[in-house]
Amino acid sequence: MGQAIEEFEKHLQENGLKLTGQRRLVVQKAFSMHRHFTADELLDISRKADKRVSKATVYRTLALLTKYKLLDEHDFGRGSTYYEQMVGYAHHDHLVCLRCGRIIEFQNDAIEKLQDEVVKEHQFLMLTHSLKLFGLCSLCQR
Amino acid sequence: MGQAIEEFEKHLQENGLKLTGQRRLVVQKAFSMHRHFTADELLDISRKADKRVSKATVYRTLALLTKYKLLDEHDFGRGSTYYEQMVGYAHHDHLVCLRCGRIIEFQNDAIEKLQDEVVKEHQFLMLTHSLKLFGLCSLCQR
DNA sequence: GTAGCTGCAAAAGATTTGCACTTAC
DNA sequence: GTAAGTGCAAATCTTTTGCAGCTAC
Repeated sequence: MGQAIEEFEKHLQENGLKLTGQRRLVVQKAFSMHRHFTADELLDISRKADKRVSKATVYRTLALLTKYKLLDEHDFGRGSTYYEQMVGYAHHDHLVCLRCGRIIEFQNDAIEKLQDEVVKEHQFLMLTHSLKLFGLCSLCQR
Repeated sequence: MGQAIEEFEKHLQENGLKLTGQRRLVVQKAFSMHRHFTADELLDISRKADKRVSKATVYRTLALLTKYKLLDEHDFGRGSTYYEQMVGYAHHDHLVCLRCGRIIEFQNDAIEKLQDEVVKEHQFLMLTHSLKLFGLCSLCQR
């Protein structure tokens, strides 16, 4: 987590931006989450530590973290955007249970390779990608 | 397109629902679109043919069409949901150009097979899936 | 005849923004 | 000192909903 703040600070400096108390707090909280959180959840947790954090700052900080690729954004079809820390984590994709909401992560290099081929065939330059498999987890199938 | 309306009607009947003039019009317009449209675009086009179509009906009809799997929903990261007709079209995935918005479709059976394996490993029952590769199309790379 | 539909306008949610004040560098 | 950041409340935008009147079956 210390690493995440350091990286964040490095990006801020490179861009002539400032590390304020609010940003430090929001980033700390974001990187202490157990994966997959919404802006609103991050706001709640941040405000528990310090009431002087506004919704606007949380959204603005999330936008920076995403831009710097320290966080990944996901749409799991639930209305709000979910965030997930990427510092020290390798890229992975998700299985999403439509009943209980459970999210299972997986990595599959063969799929990634095939994606690279698809992209090459279309002379496309891939910057990000998203693969989600929606359905029912083992428990929710009864 | 006639086929789509027939299928829609079949689903409506099975569920004790009615085929109203508005629904018929909205469905006709939806299936005459050249892929990938938003609710708002469909509303505009429908209203050009008949002013007596409301936004609410468009949204409600899109929800039915999606439920019956006659349309697919996509989030291309642009704020609104995009829809695409599935009647007579095989499943496919998308390359999305972040600069010009171009959307390129592709099919890759090897990837689909690998997805099935992932799902099986996790004893997951897959109902839908979504694979999107975001980046720059050949033209937008300069 | 009646359950289901419709338009309308209001509500709901998530996210963004304008602005006057504050602060990191 | 000053450019950047902040909180707040209002604004935006998409999508949903309550309701009184309408209509397909």
